[in-house]
Amino acid sequence: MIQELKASYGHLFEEALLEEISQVGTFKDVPAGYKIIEIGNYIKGMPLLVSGAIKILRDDSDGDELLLYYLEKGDTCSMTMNCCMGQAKSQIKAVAEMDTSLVMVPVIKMEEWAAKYKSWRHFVFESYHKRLNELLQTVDAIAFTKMDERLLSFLEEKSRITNNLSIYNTHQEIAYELHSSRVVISRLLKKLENLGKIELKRNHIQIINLK
Amino acid sequence: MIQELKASYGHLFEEALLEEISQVGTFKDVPAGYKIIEIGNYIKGMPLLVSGAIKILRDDSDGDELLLYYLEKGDTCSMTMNCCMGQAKSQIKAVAEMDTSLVMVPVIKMEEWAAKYKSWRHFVFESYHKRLNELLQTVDAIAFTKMDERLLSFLEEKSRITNNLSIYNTHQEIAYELHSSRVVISRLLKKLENLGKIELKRNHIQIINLK
DNA sequence: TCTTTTTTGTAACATCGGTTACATTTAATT
DNA sequence: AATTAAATGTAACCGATGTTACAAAAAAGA
Repeated sequence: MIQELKASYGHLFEEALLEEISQVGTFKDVPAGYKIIEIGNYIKGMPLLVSGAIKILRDDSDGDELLLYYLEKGDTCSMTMNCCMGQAKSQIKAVAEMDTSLVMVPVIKMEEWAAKYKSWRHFVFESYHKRLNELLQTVDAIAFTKMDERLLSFLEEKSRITNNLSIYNTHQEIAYELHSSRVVISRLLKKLENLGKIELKRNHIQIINLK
Repeated sequence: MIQELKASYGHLFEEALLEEISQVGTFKDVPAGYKIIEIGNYIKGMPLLVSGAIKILRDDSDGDELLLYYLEKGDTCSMTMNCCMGQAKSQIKAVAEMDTSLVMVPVIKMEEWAAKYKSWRHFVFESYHKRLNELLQTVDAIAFTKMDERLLSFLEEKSRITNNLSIYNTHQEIAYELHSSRVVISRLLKKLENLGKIELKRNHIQIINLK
């Protein structure tokens, strides 16, 4: 485990901290689609992503859903840190976007290390920083841009995260993540196809040229 | 200054920290409407609110605007902390909602105190926590609710923050903060008046009963 | 008082996105 | 191969919100 940790976090943490993490952390592999956290869950550990990607979603009470952002290698979940500290319930849902490996660290360590390791403090602050900015971008997207632009960004980001020009999603799934309806997404995708930006197959969108 | 600090932060910080703050911090009074931070500003200090309220807004490149949340007594600006740490530019605009007093703390201290004072760590984490949740609520508002509901919430919150059942804003100003148009806001306000929830005057909305 | 500016009211219309309905295509299952 | 289920395509329609235009009211200024 110490090797995987070093590959992802070696440049961030000093030796002693890496050592501590490998002693108290538990390694975990989760398959694509695995629901890691649901809204309302109490959270016992803090996840450090080693490989793969996790999508963070907001749900409302009516079952509506909205993709907030992705976590990748070297990221952690600031929302989880929140919940940990305040013993509060999770405000978000986390789902593995692909097969993902992570190290779970007990909550207590988070506070302890903040006093002890400068690199840990930086990591935690940096995480909050990134997450706040990603949330701001999400706000921008839904407040200031139209669905066609949002769809384009979605395809770009998804392709980047999975490192694949083929996107394996149904229109319905995309509609959920963008908090829209299947018909609207099909309509806009068809427009993109007519513009030569993508090709539509069943369960599969082939990216040609998004620019 | 130490007295004002204690009134707002005495229950949060230990004596030694309060002492340090009062030594390195600078007290500042700003009038209602004062623009404290603009997007793109580099930030040199961290504000601790002593009294009054500050509204935090997101601007996009086309001059569109959106109210994110308010800061009150005992709050600090997590966004600012971000910028401080990363030497990055501000992503948000901060405007005094009313006459406001705050203590500005040099950036360097933030990191120093995080190692030294447990109460400071808690305060910083707690701030991030609150801000993340408020941003989530903003996301909920714009993603899941309609303008009439948002307007109602806006009036409620504004009234709460200012502790006043009279709201002194033009329809145009409200439209900016909700990222809508004046005509739409006038329309919806008129509906609320017809429902007996408010009374409309010039430059002034009188809250009767929002429930 | 007269004029100008600011704010508000309102109608008419456009547009985006959501809904309903149904056909068609493709894949999975028997 | 025949049947069923899932995914996609498309038309028609609706509602919320934004836009344009103009009038009326209120305040500010000359």
